[in-house]
Amino acid sequence: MTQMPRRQLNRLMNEKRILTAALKVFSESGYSGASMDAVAVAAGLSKPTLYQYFDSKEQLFATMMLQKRDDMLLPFREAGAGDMVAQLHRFAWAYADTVMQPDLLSLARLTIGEVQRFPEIGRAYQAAGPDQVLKGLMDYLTAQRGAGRLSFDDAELAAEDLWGLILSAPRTQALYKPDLVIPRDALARYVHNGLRVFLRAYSTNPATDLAALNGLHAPVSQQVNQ
Amino acid sequence: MTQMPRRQLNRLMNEKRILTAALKVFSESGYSGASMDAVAVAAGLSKPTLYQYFDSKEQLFATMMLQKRDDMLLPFREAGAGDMVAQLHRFAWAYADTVMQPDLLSLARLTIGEVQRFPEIGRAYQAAGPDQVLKGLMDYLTAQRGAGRLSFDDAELAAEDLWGLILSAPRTQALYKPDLVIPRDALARYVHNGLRVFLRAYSTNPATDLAALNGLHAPVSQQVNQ
Amino acid sequence: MTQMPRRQLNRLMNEKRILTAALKVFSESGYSGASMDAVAVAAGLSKPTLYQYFDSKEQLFATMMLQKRDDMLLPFREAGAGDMVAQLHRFAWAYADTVMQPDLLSLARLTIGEVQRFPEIGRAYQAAGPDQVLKGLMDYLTAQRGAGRLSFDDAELAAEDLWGLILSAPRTQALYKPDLVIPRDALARYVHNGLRVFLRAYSTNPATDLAALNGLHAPVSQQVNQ
Amino acid sequence: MTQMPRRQLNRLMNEKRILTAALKVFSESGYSGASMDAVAVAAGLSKPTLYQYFDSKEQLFATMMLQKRDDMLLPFREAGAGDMVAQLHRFAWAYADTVMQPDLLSLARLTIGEVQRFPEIGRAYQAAGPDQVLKGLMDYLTAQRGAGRLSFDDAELAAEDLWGLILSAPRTQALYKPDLVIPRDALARYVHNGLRVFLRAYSTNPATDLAALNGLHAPVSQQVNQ
DNA sequence: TATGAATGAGCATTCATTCAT
DNA sequence: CATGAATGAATGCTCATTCAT
Repeated sequence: MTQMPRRQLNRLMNEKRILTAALKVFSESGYSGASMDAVAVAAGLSKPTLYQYFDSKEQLFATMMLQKRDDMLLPFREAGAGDMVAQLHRFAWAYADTVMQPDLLSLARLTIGEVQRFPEIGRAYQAAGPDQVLKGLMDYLTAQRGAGRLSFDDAELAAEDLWGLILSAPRTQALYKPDLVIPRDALARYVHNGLRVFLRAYSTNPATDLAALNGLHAPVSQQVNQ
Repeated sequence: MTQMPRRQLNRLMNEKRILTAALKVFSESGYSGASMDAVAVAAGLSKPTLYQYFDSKEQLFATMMLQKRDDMLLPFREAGAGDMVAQLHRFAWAYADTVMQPDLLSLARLTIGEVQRFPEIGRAYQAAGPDQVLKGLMDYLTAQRGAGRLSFDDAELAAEDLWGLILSAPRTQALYKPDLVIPRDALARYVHNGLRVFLRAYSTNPATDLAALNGLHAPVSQQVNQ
Repeated sequence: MTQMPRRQLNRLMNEKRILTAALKVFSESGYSGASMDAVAVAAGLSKPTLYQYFDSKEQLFATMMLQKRDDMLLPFREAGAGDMVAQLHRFAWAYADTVMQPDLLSLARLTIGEVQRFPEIGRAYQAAGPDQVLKGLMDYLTAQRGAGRLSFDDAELAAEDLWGLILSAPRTQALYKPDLVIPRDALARYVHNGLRVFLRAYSTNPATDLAALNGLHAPVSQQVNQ
Repeated sequence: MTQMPRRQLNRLMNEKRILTAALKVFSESGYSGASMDAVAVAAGLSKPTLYQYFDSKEQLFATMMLQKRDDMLLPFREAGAGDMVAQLHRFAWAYADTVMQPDLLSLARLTIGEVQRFPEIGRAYQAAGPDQVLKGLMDYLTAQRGAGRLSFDDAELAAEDLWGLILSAPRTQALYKPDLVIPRDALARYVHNGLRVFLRAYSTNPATDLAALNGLHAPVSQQVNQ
């Protein structure tokens, strides 16, 4: 690894501290309700220093939203081996673990709450998160259909169904109840049920696949945040 | 109808105008970003007048959120005749028409965006909207299971699946894209697909039910708002 | 007595109620701190009605100050019979009873507190109250000097000494402690001491006069206010 | 003297300027009538800067009242040599010079005018000013009585008499007439007369003491303020 | 005559942003 | 590079005053 000059390293660390502080403060108070003072305090810096890293409140907000989103979506790049049911199962959990991270939920609330004022951020969120995942999933499902294991007409609908079956309920709940911590087995209930319904509706071999599903268990939590 | 005294009528009209203006302004700017000046202007009144109707910004916000939510959920009280598939179809459309109203989407964005600062409002929203609907749906599905038309173990999961299959995708999209107007046939695609998957997974007589479903068409839009 | 038309009588009563309410409210909050709303409420009237009696806040204030002052100084027109010591004693108590009325103290606080903004009212207060009393007292003391019972060079100083000896201490205290109720025997201590010192310093026959003073007692309280 | 860092010095100067401006503005308009804008302008600062020094209007008011009172009472710490008459004479002038300072009169008017809303400030004023002086004077008079030079029963009354004889009249006048400047020889008239009456009433050797008094003259004004 | 309702102007307080050190 | 200090421009809320009924 190349050694980095002290200065630059310090700069990077400050920037990171600011972005983390910004997520916290903006999440708690919304864009307008948050004050640059509060961000500065949370980051342990003075306000003018803050302004040396980010030109304005708006810029800080936008940068933070994009950066944090990337940070949090980073670990979500699964592929993995095994048969289809195992792969779907692994995918479902990776998705659930990502989407239900408290910080990502905060980010989602912020994005939704400010989307009218910052439509760009909403679009960017969609493009980088859901749209990517959806596309990957569509490709995968299409491949499985090609292999004769699934049956559907509209790959997009199928992919959306999978995600809706698995996460729509717990995520909607979590969005509206910020303190709520959904325990892992409650999540397992949703994941398992979602896969079951999906397979029953789409599998060309439901009996076998459902049996396979029953042998699978929730992976150990792979929280990555922080 | 008894004639109402001019004064009182005027008061009521002003109140309504303020609440409508408040939804608009708060939706555009969030709680903190919205100014009472802006609300007053949007309502066509002066600020002191505004304060004669509502004691504070916070009170106006809370009142508006509850009131508007009730207004918008009001029309959503369907039951209806016909066989199960027709009833589910009618229910799905009633739900979709309600949930996809632009104003209710704005309200939802607001609620989600401010839920950290106003947890009470988030709870109230859940209790009055989704929770009610879910309960009604569970009862209905359970009755159908009793009649031998559906098969499932967990009524709650079944109800959540139905809603997730039908509306999760378009609503999530709409939340993140405020300008997006989802055309009626796009919505129909989701509704139809959702019902299809649901029936395939849960019906005791999928072939017949799916055939019945194909004969049904989207009702005329029953927008009620304003 | 001539009968007064109902209308006019009502007007008078309202005016009086307003003035009383005004004294109360202005005393509690000062000129600027008092709101016309508060006066209207305290008077049991609506604000527009208030404005039919007084053109502006300033006018109400000025009118109230002058009127109330006259009301409260009214009873203070003693002369009375008896020898000099008895007359001074009676005068001292009349003065004390007037000056220590809670309402007059409130009025005095108001006058002093607002005198920079309303110098006219300060002047009017002095002219109608202290100056009158001082002049009467000077005349009386001068007459007694003519009769050989007192001895002094400067009648004004003598009169001021009398008032200072009797009331300076309790009145100063009362001005600074609005809740303080000075009990009658505490007042008696000041009155008695003041007269004693005055006679010792000014009487041509101190021994006799001091003896006479000792035989006198505080009159029954003659509170008149309301 | 150690050099003080520029920053800290500036802070102190600003604070002082604000307090002086505050006395001026509050005196002119009372607590409620005074605006923070006016204070800021009078201090030559912007409003937000003002708020960096004082958290609120109320806090500024309280701080200013206490601080200014201390500033102005500071020089009033006389003891002095000479015989009793000379000491009393010196005391009387020290008192008069203190109490008749225009700024202290303004402060007194403010205190009296706002005492109903800020009773604490009235109490603090009494405790730090009059009460201290009274106590010192009582001790002194008691000592003189012990030395056989004065005769009285109640030291408190004697002390109050002295103050009442000397300053009650001019101070009362000054409170009600803010523009009035009492010339030094008018003050001398009161001081001299007050001492004369006091000695005639309380001295065990009035003839000698009054003769001594006649040999004394008003000291050069010792205005200290600012 | 009396009043509910309305408003222009003002006030305490805060905030994003910029200097001077 | 970092920071204490400074400010123009809001913002929530109130008040003296005026209409319309």
